[in-house]
Amino acid sequence: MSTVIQPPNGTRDLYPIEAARRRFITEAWRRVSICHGFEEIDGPTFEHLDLYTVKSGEGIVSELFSFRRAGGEKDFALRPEFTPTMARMYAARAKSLPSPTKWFSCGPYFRAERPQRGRLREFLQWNCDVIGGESDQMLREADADVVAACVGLLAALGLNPTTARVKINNRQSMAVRLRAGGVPDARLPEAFGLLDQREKLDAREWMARAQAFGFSADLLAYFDPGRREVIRLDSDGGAVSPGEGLEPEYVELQRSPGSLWHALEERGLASWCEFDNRIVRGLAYYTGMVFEVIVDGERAVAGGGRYDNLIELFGGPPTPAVGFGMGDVVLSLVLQDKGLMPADEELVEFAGLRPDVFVISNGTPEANAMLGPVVALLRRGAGPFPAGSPRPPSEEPRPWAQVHPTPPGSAALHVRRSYKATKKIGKLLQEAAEVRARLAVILESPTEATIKDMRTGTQDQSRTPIDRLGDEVRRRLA
RNA sequence: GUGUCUGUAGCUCAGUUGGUUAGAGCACGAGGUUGUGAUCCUCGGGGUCGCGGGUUCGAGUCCCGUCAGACACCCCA
Repeated sequence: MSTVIQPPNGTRDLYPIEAARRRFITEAWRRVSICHGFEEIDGPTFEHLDLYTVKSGEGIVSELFSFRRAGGEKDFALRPEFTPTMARMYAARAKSLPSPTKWFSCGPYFRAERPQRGRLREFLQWNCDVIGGESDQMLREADADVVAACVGLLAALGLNPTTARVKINNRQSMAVRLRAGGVPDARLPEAFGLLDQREKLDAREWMARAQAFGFSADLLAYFDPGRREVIRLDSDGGAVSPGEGLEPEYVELQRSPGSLWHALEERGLASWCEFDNRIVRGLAYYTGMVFEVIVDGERAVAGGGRYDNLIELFGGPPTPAVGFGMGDVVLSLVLQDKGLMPADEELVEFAGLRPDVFVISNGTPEANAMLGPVVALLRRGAGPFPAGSPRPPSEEPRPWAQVHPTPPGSAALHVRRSYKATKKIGKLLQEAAEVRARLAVILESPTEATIKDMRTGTQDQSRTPIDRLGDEVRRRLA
């Protein structure tokens, strides 16, 4: 009796085309972050449970998958985020790392929450962080650099300043305002938590809570849920002089050299970005700039900010840092919403899944016998050595060294054959077309084959000797 | 942890006031044309109607429970 075991709630089975969609996203992440000067790192997918409770308290435990080995005494947890691991890794080598250090990672994360649209229990997340920096000027540059990487990804996938908005705020500026309104430093985190609730609660209820918290009349007026304060950075709205109304957020956003706004503008990001006083972010550890990428109809696509105390918290030297995370779940939904996810055929092309050659026998026993050997020959590679005489491994112990800058194994061809019982050439060519093979090779005899270019539909009039097949195939693919 | 909705073939779905052996399209597989990607034709594999109980002469259909999924709360690193 067999039992069907379903995948756990909130996980995904990825069949080939779905795996290709995922690669489309992860490769964009890698390409963009490398172009922006970040280096890829990764860490364990599970950590000591303490790593997470240190930062977030015991309350976090119910939100993550934790376990203890049978008979063991230590508690572990599947990583729900990368920041603690990253901070741990940075702290371990802080003294020998450059300042600033720019790291990125893309990997799976796990959270034990009820899944819903845009939120699963296992997902991928792209993290970019800039750790360190000596001057205020460098920190503003770092802030702008992470926003730039984030926007670079959005642009690379076809989003634009109309479909995706980067909403930026600053906790420091908010703190200035809160203090001026009588909120003591010790209660600032609580106040940020309250402000983060503003969009979720009914306006009246939120006002009641804000009053209960002790907000002054000024604060209540400024943070009134009905009052949006949004300033596009590419408009003149932000050009308020510091003397006027003394809005600390505006000071931060001045065009003056050294301001975040200036740094964003220098990077050509002004059209994507806007100041929005509603952006707070739920996390307690943000200390400066915070930002989110918003696409209408979905949850935040990405979010991050400056966290200058966190490296210290994980045992490193006091080090400023800024970063963001972007999950694959919401991003995928957004790409689908906007029609930006490539069609299946394009994905096959993109992911390199398109076969170079589809080998067909003409059905005679002699040709059938050649099918396996020819497939194997082409898979070993059609060059740079003469086809039909692949070099023995001993002659080239480092095969990748000769073909730089192409990656290892690139000389080999992607070759397929049919496993169907039919001998009909038409059916077999149909299969070749279905898998989007570039070329079809029809074996005619033990020594000859006909090449058909499936992309153009043209077929050779003359036959190609099998000992030249590799070269001929390679020539046509070039 | 709470609530709402949905479960019929691999997929998308029909299935009459409860009535004989539960259907279609697509997909998949085999075949038809003297060896060329389309269209077409024939055949085939497949379902304990999510699972369990109840009402009934009779349940895919009605009732209860349960499981799974989706969505929304809580939370959001």
